[in-house]
Amino acid sequence: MPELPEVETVKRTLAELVIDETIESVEVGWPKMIKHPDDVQEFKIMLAGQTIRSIARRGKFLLIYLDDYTLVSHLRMEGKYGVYPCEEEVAPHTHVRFRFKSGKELRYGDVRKFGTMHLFPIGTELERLPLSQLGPEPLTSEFSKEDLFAKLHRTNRAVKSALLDQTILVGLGNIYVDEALFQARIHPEKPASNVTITECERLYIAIRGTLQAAVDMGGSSIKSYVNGQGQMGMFQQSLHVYGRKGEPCHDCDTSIIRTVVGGRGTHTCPICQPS
DNA sequence: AGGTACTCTCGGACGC
DNA sequence: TGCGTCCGAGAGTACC
Repeated sequence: MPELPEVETVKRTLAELVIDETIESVEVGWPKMIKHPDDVQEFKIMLAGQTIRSIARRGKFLLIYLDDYTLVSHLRMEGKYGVYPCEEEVAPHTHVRFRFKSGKELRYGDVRKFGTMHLFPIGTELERLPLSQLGPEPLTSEFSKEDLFAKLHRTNRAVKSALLDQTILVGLGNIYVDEALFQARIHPEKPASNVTITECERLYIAIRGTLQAAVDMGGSSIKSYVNGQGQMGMFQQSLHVYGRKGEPCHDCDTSIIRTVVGGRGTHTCPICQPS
């Protein structure tokens, strides 16, 4: 389940493999995942002859910068990239193949077919959906506890639901939101408007600390996540609540419980995070 | 008008 | 064996 740390890891590992590669042709096995342009033929024509210049990340989106276009890619649940020799056997669930002039190719695989790709003229991508409405990057100075508090204060939704809203801040998904709320000792169902300044300061530190620690460990390998070089992350060993239903809390030994908040599976310690 | 909730996408995993 | 249900990020839509 790629969240910010996993996408950041994919960005770093993939950059080493594809920068300066020139695309000869593109094969798309599942046209529905190409959301822009509307016509997949146009997508292929635009990409032919383009050289990959750099790779960036915005929230959970991977941005692949070419000469004239930016490819905006979201891996959703199980999307993964890999670079292979063109002649190597193609794994099942491979939906897009970017063939390079070098004889290698970048492959995108996605069992659930939930991932998306948008291709925009370079420089226009931040003004267009899906990037135009995104909130601040939590690991940069554009993210402040004052801004977080102000945004939480004006909504009555459960704080967990608010933190998953990518217009409030980017990068948190179901794993890291549960971890951050545990570290901040806040119950996920608490109305966001009731989060105090003190709690918000703890939350701000917890969000940044959790995400940075996960980035440093190459992300969490839950289900099938691997980075752009096929390696697994290590942060799943450091998780305190996510996926630990029935296991003892690392702080107080109480069993971690699983509930549903805003339709999402939610992991909490009933003692450390009282409602 | 703007905030919020619901719907849709998809296929593997799981339970009966 | 087979069928139904669940999961989940973000866009689109409906509703108050």
